[in-house]
Amino acid sequence: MGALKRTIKISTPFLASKLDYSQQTLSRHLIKLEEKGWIKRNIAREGTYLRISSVGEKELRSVFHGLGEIFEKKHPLSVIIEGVVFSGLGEGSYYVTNKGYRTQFINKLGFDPYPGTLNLRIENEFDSKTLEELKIFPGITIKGFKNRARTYGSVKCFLTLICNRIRGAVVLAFRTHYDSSVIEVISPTYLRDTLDLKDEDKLKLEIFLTKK
Amino acid sequence: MGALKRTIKISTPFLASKLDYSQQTLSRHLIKLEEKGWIKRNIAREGTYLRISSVGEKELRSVFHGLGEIFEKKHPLSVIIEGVVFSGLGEGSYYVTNKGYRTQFINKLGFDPYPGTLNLRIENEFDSKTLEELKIFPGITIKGFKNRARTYGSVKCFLTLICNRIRGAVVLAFRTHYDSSVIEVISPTYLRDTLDLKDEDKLKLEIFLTKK
DNA sequence: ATTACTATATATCGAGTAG
DNA sequence: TCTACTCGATATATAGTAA
Repeated sequence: MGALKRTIKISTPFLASKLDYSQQTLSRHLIKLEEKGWIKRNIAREGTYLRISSVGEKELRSVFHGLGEIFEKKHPLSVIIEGVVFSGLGEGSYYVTNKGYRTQFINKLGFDPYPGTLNLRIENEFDSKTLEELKIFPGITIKGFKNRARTYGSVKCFLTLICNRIRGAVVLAFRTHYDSSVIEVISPTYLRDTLDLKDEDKLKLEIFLTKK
Repeated sequence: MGALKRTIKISTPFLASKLDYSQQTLSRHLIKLEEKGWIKRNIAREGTYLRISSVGEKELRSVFHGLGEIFEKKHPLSVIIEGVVFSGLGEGSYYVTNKGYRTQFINKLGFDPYPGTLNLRIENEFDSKTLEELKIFPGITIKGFKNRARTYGSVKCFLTLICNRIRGAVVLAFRTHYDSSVIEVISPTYLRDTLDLKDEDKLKLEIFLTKK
């Protein structure tokens, strides 16, 4: 009603009728909005003057902005993938502890990974479809390199919340001899201990698509 | 979480933890959203699949659009002005019944006015300030004309809700010998009867700034 | 006329728990 | 595990009314 730009003169019965509330309820709401500092009121003899405060405007704009983000965003902030723990051949630790990769993990992921990876097998159609979609995103690139002995390929990582609790990352993928339905997880801690995991346990990953 | 664009796999404990609700409350909310048709769910053995429906998206977008309107709009949809009834010289009926004005009232305001105007005097500073701001807006122009006898000036109207109940319009202003703190109100009915008005009664006008 | 209190009705919450 | 029921606690609503 213009109260965002200027002070308006308004009564509780009138505003209540517009919003289909009782006068009492509306009065209570205005009191709470005033307590929160979202509106400013001046109750005078000739009527009540009201204006939405700058704090209130900020609050409204943040709702607006939040919704706008959702509509304009082409992809979600994170995806959920569930997998089943299995034992690999122990190659993971060979790669993770390699100095060429390790320094990049520390710099780009923000943690020094436990020397080993946790292997997850994707078992159902929905999750493997999600995994295929995940592979499209850029993620965090760990650059390849070579030393005298051999060449090490580039890998792509995504920061990940493991089992709703532990920070880590998924790595796609050191070993190409695994088919595309396998995820490798790294973390500062030894996940099999921290989360008390055994082979065939189900594990939930919340994989973040953006860098932050 | 992407449920606007694709089906996601999500559990009530997980979503509850994200939104800081209990699992039970979240479950109830999802049931209600489903009943409203705002989300579509598929509760399977391996998990719950959820997507926001097109109806739900429309609902979200309407909140977004509504807020956007408020921020982008340079002026409110309506202003409230209170005035005090007083008796004029009876000239109002002379103008309102004039064929040159009357046909335009019918065409542009959508009603055939009662042959007479109700005079309102603006008594306090806030309302006269609002009236001055009102005069800046284009409103609905009733074009002037001339016949053999004399010239009739253009006037500006705004559709108005009188006393929260009766549709009508304010007219600015037939007679320039009233100072700027007077409003004339027209309506299909005789307002002094319909609203049981006497001189010195206070009257509230909700004046719409846009044509619709 | 207002605004807003008190009292009571209604709605919503989460703990416990069944399926 | 999951979803969602019952139920007692808490929060929010309106009626009546004072200022």
